[in-house]
Amino acid sequence: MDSSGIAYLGPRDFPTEDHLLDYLLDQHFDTISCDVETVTIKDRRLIGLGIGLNQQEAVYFRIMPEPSLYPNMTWRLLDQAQTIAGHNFIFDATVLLEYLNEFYNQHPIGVGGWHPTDSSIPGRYTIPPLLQSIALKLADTSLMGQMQGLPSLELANMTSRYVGMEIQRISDILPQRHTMLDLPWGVVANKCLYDCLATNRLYWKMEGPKWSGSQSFIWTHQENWDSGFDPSEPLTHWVSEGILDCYQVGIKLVPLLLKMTARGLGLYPNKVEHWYQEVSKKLLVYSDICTKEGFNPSSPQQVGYTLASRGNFLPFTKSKKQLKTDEETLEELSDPLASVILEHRGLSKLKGTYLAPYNPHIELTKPYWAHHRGVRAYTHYRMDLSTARLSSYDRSLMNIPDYIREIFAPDTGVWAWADYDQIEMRIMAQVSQDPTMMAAYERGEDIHWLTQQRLWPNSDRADESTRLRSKTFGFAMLYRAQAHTLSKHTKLPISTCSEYRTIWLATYPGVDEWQLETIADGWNQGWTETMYGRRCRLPSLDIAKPDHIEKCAVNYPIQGTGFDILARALLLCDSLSIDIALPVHDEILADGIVEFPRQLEDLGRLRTPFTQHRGLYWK
DNA sequence: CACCATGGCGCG
DNA sequence: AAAGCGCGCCATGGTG
Repeated sequence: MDSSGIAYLGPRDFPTEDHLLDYLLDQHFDTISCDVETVTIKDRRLIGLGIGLNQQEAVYFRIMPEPSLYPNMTWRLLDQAQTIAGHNFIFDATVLLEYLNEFYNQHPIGVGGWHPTDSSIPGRYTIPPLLQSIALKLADTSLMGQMQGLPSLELANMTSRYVGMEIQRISDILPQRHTMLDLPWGVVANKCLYDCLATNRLYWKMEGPKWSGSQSFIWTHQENWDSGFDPSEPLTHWVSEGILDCYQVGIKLVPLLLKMTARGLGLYPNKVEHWYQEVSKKLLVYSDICTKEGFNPSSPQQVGYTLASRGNFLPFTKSKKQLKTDEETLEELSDPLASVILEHRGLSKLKGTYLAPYNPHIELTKPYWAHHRGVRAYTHYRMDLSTARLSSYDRSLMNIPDYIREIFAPDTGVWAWADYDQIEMRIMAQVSQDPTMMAAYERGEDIHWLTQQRLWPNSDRADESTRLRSKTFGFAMLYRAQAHTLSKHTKLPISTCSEYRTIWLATYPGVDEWQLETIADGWNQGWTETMYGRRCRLPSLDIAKPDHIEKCAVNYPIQGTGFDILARALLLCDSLSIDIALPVHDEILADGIVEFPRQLEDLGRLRTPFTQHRGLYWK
């Protein structure tokens, strides 16, 4: 059925296309799976969409180069289903969001009366009703795997292990330096069809329907001796109530993440322009100096060579391929050229990373710079693989320097934001049940002052540098830093740090004990748990060193719990119609004169106080 | 030209 | 020899 752009995989024979369409129209497909194909992973233009009707049958609808003759059938199938299973559907949903936005922009009267610019408050966007309804009946096999801490989340690996089915990977069908558009559409369709079947089968294998309930359960799989059999993985998987709860939170997050992607952040165009001009002007001074010296300050290689030939001592980098020229090293040098280079670095980072993408007068160098430049800043969200924390990509908005945040403009005229106060230390107190730390937080005492008194008994509370060192100690010890690292951060001798490290661990013996136990758990299980009972997979020995794995073992429960709390906070805010513009790990930025609810402090087992701010500018 | 590794640095 | 975790993104420099 080449010309019509529709493909079927399954046991049935349809003499003509009309028979297939009749079949699709007549039958009810209750639990379907869905997968999109894009040009490449990076170029997320939609080229086709597959639907797994059940565990044996799937259909594919082409979008590019020519759309199929039956686009409405695609939406109909999605609409009539009760459950839609995806595999890492945040990605697919993002693709669909962009596709639908584009589609509606070209068709002034959108399907269902919806249009992206159709909103009473400027900048207050909603996601297309189609995506909204998909989100309400979404299941996600990748998220299931992540919450359980399964060893691999890749669709091909999971299907091979758990349902004994081998499917193609993109690299199997796509030669290097090619895109899906270079392949005959039938090849793409075929891959998509099998992916859909795989997702559907995985959903059932993992007891899909039980994931929307609250009763714990087990699912099992058989050894796949032909491939994918991992003797270290148990054949029985217990899904606890905690895992279920976290999974459901993850699913509910999907439409919210889409909404944030669709809304973006407003910009003050004149501020962007002004900053850009100022920074460019200053930059010129420094690059002139470097040009006269005959090197490019943006090249670490040239910087290293130039500084070394001027008689400076520079250590090698970790790989020993170049000389080390990072900030820490250059600060130690007395050569004035070193400060010139540092100034240049700071300014060019600012210009290239944080200003150029938002300045409409600058030539596009990255495709994702294109969206409404100078008017709004857009980004996309995903969950990180180890701890599930959110990350923002395609112009990340989660790493904007403090001092430049004034370029972002609230649509309502005022930003409101809430910061959790020392959330990771509080989580540490809770998971470790360390009596000293818990008592300090319960009484509302200052934990850094407590540390300071133990490490520097005669110090003054008002002494900022000692206080900063106490903070640094607490922060670094969250991850069981070695004396060497502590020394680097506090600029104290290693021997002193080693001594203080011992005192710190003795002050908080519960933390010491918990960290040792957690490391042991990590080795035994291959994962460690957040406060909510969610598992975080640890890196395996073939890709990470033992030491690193142990650091991860104590780090993930804390970072992961931080995400668990933030995710619930976001959902609570959203349910109260707070217009969330951007989450940043322990902070929520909202648009409008918002009063953040105090319930946000009681989402974990220990109170997590927050402070809130408002203003014309963020920060 | 597309793609990758490297060094460096922004955020939490 | 290596000595705190997670992430994204920039420019350079090298490859096929």
